[in-house]
Amino acid sequence: MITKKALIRDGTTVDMMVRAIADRIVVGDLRPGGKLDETTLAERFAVSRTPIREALAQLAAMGLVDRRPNRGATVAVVTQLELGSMFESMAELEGICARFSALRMTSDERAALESDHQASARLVYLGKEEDYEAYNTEFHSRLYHGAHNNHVFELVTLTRSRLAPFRRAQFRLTGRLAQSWDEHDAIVTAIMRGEGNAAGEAARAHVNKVSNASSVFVSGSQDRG
Amino acid sequence: MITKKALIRDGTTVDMMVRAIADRIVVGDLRPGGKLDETTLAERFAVSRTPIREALAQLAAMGLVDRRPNRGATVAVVTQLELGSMFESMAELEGICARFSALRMTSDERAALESDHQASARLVYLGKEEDYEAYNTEFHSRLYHGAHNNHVFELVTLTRSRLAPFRRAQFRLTGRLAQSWDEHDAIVTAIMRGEGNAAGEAARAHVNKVSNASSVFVSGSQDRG
DNA sequence: TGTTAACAAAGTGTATGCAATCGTTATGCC
DNA sequence: GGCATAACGATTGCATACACTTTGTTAACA
Repeated sequence: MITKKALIRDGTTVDMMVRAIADRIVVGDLRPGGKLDETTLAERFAVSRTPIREALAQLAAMGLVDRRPNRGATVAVVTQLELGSMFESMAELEGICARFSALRMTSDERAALESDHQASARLVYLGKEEDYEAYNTEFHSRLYHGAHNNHVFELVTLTRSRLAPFRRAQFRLTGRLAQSWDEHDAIVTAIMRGEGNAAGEAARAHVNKVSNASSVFVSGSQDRG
Repeated sequence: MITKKALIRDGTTVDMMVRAIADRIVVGDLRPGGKLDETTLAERFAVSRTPIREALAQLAAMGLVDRRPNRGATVAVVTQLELGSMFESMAELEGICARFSALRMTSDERAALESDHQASARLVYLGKEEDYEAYNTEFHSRLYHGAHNNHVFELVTLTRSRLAPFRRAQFRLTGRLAQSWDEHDAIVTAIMRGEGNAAGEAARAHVNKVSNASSVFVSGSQDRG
């Protein structure tokens, strides 16, 4: 039996279970609609049902699992419709962040945003998809912080985490890398000029394109459990 | 000792505890920063600690309480800054809902929105603050549904619940009732005309005014625990 | 033969007990 | 006298045991 602390050293058992189960869901090890039996999970991770239950509650709050009273937990089934609504929300939220960023970013934040953006052009030129994806994550993160609104930051982070399972391999599409950079460029330019509405509009358009690119990977709509 | 099922007949014990504790927080019975001792709460509601713990976890997810590992739960302390960010978020989210509503509401939804809005004019004329507040809640709820975007609905509902403790008595301010109706009227008009941007702008302005009206009631900024 | 009711099995919800962690206080040493 | 360390108390975290709800199957009656 592996000691619990050895798996991932940090935090409480519940947190470990949250990450462990979330990972298995995101990786695809646990399929949408699949039952999450508390006893089985408890045995699987060598803990009692109590932390499993709390973990499932947290995951339900995150939207990764569905829980119905006395009827157990299942891996959340995301219909095409819901996925669309999440991407749409994401576009709106990013638009807000970009608009606020244009109006509120400190000069340090602006400088960092632009220099990193310019540097990323090289990644596009070299076709380094992995590295660009890492940069892309940071670019968007900068927008979320730059908005200087803690609550919007929470909302956008929550939404992004829910969409995570559907964002894989979005840059594998031909030409998406260069397109993405151009869209980023429009956002950065507007922000540097302090043009809030233009920045917001550019960000919204950008995310909507990502939405279109990602929806290709959704295996097809499924009915709710 | 009151039997548990008698309090509110529905659902699981955890749900009851969530509502019970949330109520006490919203009402002000439990003050921001105050400790939420599991044992005490368990005795207070005549249940064991287990459902209390799950309830606190849910409330933490809602943002109503803060939880730190091994250090217990406290009623969330909301700084003036955070409160501002939440109101700002609310304005943006309502703006999104109004814009989408203008573009997507069914004819039934539009008809219901307008007829109820017109009917509410009488409440303003008679100065029925209580009734108008109830109508106001439904008006906004119509916007959230009318957006036809499930995820946005979740986000706006979450934000609204977090703001609930700070929205009390917002209509007690002189003239706020009539002002509110006029602002609603601008929103409704834009929605009926299908003018998305105008509706969004009107909704944002409306919520921002509510924000200004409510912030008067905040007792003053407090440091985090 | 079809429908319904009752029983059984499985799994969730709740209670209680024990272990571990954190904060506090007191004591000893510098 | 002050600071550091150790021990104690209180509270949270986890495990186990029990109760209730739900569901599927079987049997009996219409």
